[in-house]
Amino acid sequence: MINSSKIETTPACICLRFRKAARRVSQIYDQHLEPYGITITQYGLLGHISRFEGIGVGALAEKLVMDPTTLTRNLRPLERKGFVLMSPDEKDRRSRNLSLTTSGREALAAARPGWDAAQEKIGNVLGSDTNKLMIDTIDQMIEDLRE
Amino acid sequence: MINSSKIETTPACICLRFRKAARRVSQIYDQHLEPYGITITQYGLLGHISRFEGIGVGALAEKLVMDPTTLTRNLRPLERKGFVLMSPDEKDRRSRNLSLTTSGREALAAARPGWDAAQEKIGNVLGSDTNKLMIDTIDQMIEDLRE
DNA sequence: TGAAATTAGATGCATATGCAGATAAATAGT
DNA sequence: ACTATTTATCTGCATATGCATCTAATTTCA
Repeated sequence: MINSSKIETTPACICLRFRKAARRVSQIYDQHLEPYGITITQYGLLGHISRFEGIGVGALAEKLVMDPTTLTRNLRPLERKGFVLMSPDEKDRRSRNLSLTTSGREALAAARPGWDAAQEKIGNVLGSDTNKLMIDTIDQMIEDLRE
Repeated sequence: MINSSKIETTPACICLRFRKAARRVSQIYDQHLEPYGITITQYGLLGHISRFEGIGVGALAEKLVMDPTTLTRNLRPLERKGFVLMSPDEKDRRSRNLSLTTSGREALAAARPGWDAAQEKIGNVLGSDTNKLMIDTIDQMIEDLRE
């Protein structure tokens, strides 16, 4: 008879896999970005704010699949560095419009070679087909988990 | 001519994908585990210590693809709850052997239905083939990135 | 054997993550 | 118009993450 209490669970845990992958890959991006003085979290925020100039905190948090309170705090270091502005919306003074300063745009552009190098390193390991498959699968999964 | 400065980077970033996936999937596991009073991080630690009774902090950190200092801190809540023991190794008194207490084993077993439910939810979204492919691909990637 | 180098783990610091609850502003209902 | 509800963001708390650095114990090797 099979003793189900002995079936090991953690080896099959998809959650721990994603967390491990996020840790390892983040370490590599952070190492490549370190000379430019920003983290991959910060690079991602600058990139998103650049793409969606004037977006509010809540809307950006949703795009990032991140709690709004986490985003609020993650924006602080970028504000202190003078890379990001949070200006109250004229029509809705609860909301804050995010935008890049000139030095924010410069920092994003300057760090690009570091991001490119990290991206290439992971791309080489996964192979371009698998890389694309992973991106598409994750996007689809997140879409399907939307509530 | 193509203006390469306009090519958007963040949409293609595999790192941000893994981080998003880890956030979203962790939220779901944490929600399912919340009634049992532990997080997916803690469930994973209990599961690993159960599998590798007596393992040291450094060796476990390597298995988890986690900085040893992070693991040290992540073990604190489990020590305080009385789920995990860190006993100095007899042969090397720098090293600490990790083991589960009886209540640690009970907590792990009790939380199993929450983990099962979360696992099933993600499995249903991905489909079993894709789920397996993701696990294998991530494991291979982490193996290839070992230095 | 005894000093130098290495190793295991812990601490200080900064950022990352999210829940519960607070505050302020806009909207809905009467 | 006035109250109640909803919405956008922020704060307090606890955990998660990793780098630089520290301490203590082991190992190397001259």
